[in-house]
Amino acid sequence: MKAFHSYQNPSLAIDLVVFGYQQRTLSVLLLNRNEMPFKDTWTLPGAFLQMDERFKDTCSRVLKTKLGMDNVYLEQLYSFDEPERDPRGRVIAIAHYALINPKNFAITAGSMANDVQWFDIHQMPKLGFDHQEIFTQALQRLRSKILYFPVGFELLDDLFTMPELHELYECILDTSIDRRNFRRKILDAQYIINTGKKREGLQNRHPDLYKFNKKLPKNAFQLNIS
Amino acid sequence: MKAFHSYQNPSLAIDLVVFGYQQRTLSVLLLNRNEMPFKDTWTLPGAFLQMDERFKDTCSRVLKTKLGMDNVYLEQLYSFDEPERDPRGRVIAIAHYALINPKNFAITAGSMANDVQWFDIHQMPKLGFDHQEIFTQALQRLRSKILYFPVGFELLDDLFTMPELHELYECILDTSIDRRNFRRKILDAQYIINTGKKREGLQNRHPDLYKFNKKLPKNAFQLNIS
DNA sequence: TTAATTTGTGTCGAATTAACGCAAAGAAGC
DNA sequence: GCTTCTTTGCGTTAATTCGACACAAATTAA
Repeated sequence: MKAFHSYQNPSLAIDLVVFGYQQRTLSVLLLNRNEMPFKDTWTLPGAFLQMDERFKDTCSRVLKTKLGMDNVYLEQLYSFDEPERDPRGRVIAIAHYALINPKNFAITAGSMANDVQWFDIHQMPKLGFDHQEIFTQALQRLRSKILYFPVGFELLDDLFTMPELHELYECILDTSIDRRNFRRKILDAQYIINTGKKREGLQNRHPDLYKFNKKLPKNAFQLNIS
Repeated sequence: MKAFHSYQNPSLAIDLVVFGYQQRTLSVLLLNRNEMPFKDTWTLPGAFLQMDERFKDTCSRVLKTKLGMDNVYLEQLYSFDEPERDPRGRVIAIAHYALINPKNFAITAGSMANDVQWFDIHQMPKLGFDHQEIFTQALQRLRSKILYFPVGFELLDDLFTMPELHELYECILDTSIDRRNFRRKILDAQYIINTGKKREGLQNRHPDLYKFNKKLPKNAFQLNIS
């Protein structure tokens, strides 16, 4: 077979859009490159695919070695093939996005080198390569997916309150959602389960603590949030 | 950069799920391989990505040279990375799906070699490689996409009747849809335009001929077909 | 105790949907 | 030409869902 020996294949890279959420802010993790090309420019984290790796292996390697994160929600996004997207040569990028929970967010936010940084998605710097486009697609995907699949929970702790979940959805969708209708729809969709516990805290009335419903029914999707 | 010189990259293949529609039947185009591996087994058409090609270039090349088709609707589907998916070595597949109109369908159906064949999606043979999985994902994508984007028209002639469109949707979604509610929703969504012409033919009442609305409004999506 | 804030639950009119009726247009048979 | 049958276009209505609120319970601070 020609493809295996007679010519060089394009390089295969994995690029990662890592989302985190805290304090009513949706953030992305960016790296400041310390080598050419795009030296001193912010980019998405990534790595070249090794011969024996699956995509998710490469993702985990990047998340673990560069960012110290474990057990992260991953989803393949899209593959980018523009021949000039990398000035070093032909590189195909298989983009993925990751949703990391507050535990990992806190670890990294505290211990990160100054060439790694969380950015509010509304205040991002110019990105190198075609990473602005990749990011935009990832955000779109997250926004549409959250409307028909309970994916937001990956950004919250195991236990969370209804107002916390409500704020997360408002933040991701960048819109205001009626608190009471949101509650009704999320409960109807059976995305979450009331644990009976309450969040004891600094606030006023103590809200119920919910957890994600891991065995959700085949019906009852499509939130249709107003 | 290590990735460019010091080791072999995985090969990159494009695999194509080619959908066609005629006579109330949704079909897929399959190739019977005449070499190892999977000799004499039906597979999806495909090719290796050349260094100077974009994904869609490779798709067009396959469609043109192997199947004699032009001007085909193409969409990237997903990338498949299972290391053992090809017994010859590491091959990453960037799967796409294609929707071809009846003109191309007729041409190919008439002039095809006996190693190329249309199969009703309900009566497909066992496929080689991981192509069964790729096909399944393509069908899922088509079924969900048709609910929020007017993509079915790629499978019909430029002019078509309401009953024809209705049958197409029933066939793709593999369900029965109320004729009158379907009409209302498709018209509300402004997917199509009544040309004023009628289909003169063998039937009873002559149905109106519609065409696809190429400048459809930003609002008015999401069909929500019952 | 009172006031202020937050959270849980319920209500109601408006909008949307699903199910179905019916008449107009054409073809076929007599 | 008339009737019958099939297909297509258009309309109606009851049931459901949705969006916009009201209100009470729980908690803290004054």
